[in-house]
Amino acid sequence: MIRLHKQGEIVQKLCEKCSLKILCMPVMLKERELTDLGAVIRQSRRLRKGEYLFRAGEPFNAIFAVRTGFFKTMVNSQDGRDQVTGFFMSGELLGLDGICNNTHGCDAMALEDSEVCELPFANLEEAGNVLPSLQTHFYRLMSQEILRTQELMLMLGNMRAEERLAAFLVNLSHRLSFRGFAANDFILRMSREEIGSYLGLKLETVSRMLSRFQNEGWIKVEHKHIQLLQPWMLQKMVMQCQRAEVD
Amino acid sequence: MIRLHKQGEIVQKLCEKCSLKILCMPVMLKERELTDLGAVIRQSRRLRKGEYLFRAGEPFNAIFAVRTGFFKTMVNSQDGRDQVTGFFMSGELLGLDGICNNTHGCDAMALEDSEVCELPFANLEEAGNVLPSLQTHFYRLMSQEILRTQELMLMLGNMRAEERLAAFLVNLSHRLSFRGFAANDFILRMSREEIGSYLGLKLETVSRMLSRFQNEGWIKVEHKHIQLLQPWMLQKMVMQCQRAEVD
DNA sequence: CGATTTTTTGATTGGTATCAAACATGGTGG
DNA sequence: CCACCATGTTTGATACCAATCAAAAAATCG
Repeated sequence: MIRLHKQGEIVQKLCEKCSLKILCMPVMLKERELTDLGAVIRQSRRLRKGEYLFRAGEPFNAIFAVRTGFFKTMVNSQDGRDQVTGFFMSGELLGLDGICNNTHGCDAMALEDSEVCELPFANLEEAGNVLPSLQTHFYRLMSQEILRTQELMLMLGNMRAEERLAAFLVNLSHRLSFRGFAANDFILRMSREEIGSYLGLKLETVSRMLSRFQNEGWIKVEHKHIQLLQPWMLQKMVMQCQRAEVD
Repeated sequence: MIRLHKQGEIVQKLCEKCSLKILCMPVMLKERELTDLGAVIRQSRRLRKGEYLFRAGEPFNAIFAVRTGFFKTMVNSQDGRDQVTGFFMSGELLGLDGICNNTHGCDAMALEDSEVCELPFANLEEAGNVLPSLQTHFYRLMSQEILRTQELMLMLGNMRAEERLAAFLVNLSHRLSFRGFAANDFILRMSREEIGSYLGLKLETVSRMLSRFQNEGWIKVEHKHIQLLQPWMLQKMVMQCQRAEVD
C-alpha cells in the first residue's frame, strides 16, 4: 500500500512548479493521484557535464526522468566497441533497460550540467497497483522505448549517411519544439563523434554531411549552433519516419 | 478483480502440457497463481505459413506468445523501405510495441505453420495487480525487448557484414539450445533476403558470407539446413555480445 | 514437368571508412 | 588576461567493403 507523507507533498510542489509535469507524466491524473505520485519520487539529483548517472552493470534500483539538461546513453562491449543508443532531454525517461536483469544495461552520461528526478522502481510498481492510470502510462512509456529503438534500427539498417543525419536533425527538432524550445535554431549538446556513434557513422562523415547540407542552403552550421533554414528539405529526405513521435 | 472460471482450468491444462510453460512464464509462480494465469489467456490461434498474426496500424488488444512455429516482425515505411526487426520462436513474446499507441507498431508474419497463445493486454494488466510476481515478470519481459533491440543497434551500427552474420548464427544457436533444440544443426526458417533485411545487408552479401564461412570450414550450408562445425570461430568474431541473453 | 522464386557467383560501381593534415575551440594554469 | 595544450572539427586523398547489376543454377510450387 502506498504511503502519503510529508515528502510526498514536497515533491508534488516540485513537480507542480516543474514545467515538465505534463511531459513527464502526461497521463491525466486526478489531483489526488498527483499527490500520491509525490511519494514515488525519491529525490532529484544534480550532475555536472561529463558525470555518469549510472554505468552498465551497476545494480538497478530506479529509473530517472530528465528534469533539465541533456544525456546520452551508450552500450559498450568487451572489445572496446561502443555505441550511443540515445539522447535524452527534459521530460524523457532513462534506465528502462535495467529492469530486465536488475542491472543497468547501458551507461548514461550528462552532456551538460543536468538535473534528474529519481523514480525508485519498487515505488513505481507499488504505486501502479494503486493507480491504474499510472500503471498503464508506465507500460506505454516502456513500449514507446521499444518503438524508438525500432525506428533507430530502420535508420541504421536502411538509410544512407545523409538520410540518417537528416532524420537525426528532424527528430531533434520535433522533440525540442514539443517541449517548447525553438524547432529550427538549437545547440547540439553532443560532439560530431557522438552523433556518428549514434548514427553508425564516423565523425568525418557527419561533418561532411553537415557541410553538404549547409552548401545546399538547408541548414546553417556554426560549430554546435544549428539552424534549419529549409527543414522541409530534410523532412523530404526521411519520408518514412512518420511513425509514433518519440516522447 | 481476476475471475477464475472453467476456461481458466482448460487453458491451465494446455499450458501444463505445453513444454514452453517455463520459458513463456519463467517466473516462479505458485500453483494457485498458475491457475489464475489461465484466466489471462484467451485462446490459442493457428496460422499457416505466410499468414499475418497482425499488421502495423491494426488496433492492439493482445500480445502473443509463440507456442510452436516461427515468426518475423517488420516495420515498414511509406516509401517502401522495410526492415525485419526480429525473429521469434517458441516461448518468445510478440507485440509489445503495440501498447504505446494501442496500435500495432509492426507486422508479424508466420514463417512456417505456427500456433500462438493470445494474451489480452487488459487481462494481463488486471492479473498483474493481483499477482505481483506476474507483473514484475512482465516488466522484465518488456525491458528485455529493449535490451534486445539495443544489441541489434550495436550490431547494425558497428559490425561488418561477416560479423553480423556470425552474431546472427550464434544468437540463433543459443536460443534454439535454450529451448532444447540442437544448437549446431538447424533449419533456417527465413530466406536470405529476410536475414539480409534483419542485418542491414543485401541478400547477395548474406549468401556470400555463408559461402565464405563454409569455405573456412566453420559451417556447412545445405540450402536452409545449417550446421555449425566450429561455432567457437563464429563466437570469436562477435566477442562483444556477452550481454543479456535474448530470451 | 514447367514456371516462378530463391540462391549462388561474378564483374563493376559507389559510398563510407580510413589516413592525414590543417585549423578552430575551449579549458587550464601561469 | 593571455599563452598553451588537449580536444574537437573540417577538408582532402585514397582504400576497401558492400551494393548493384547481371546471369546462371537450384529449389519450390502448382
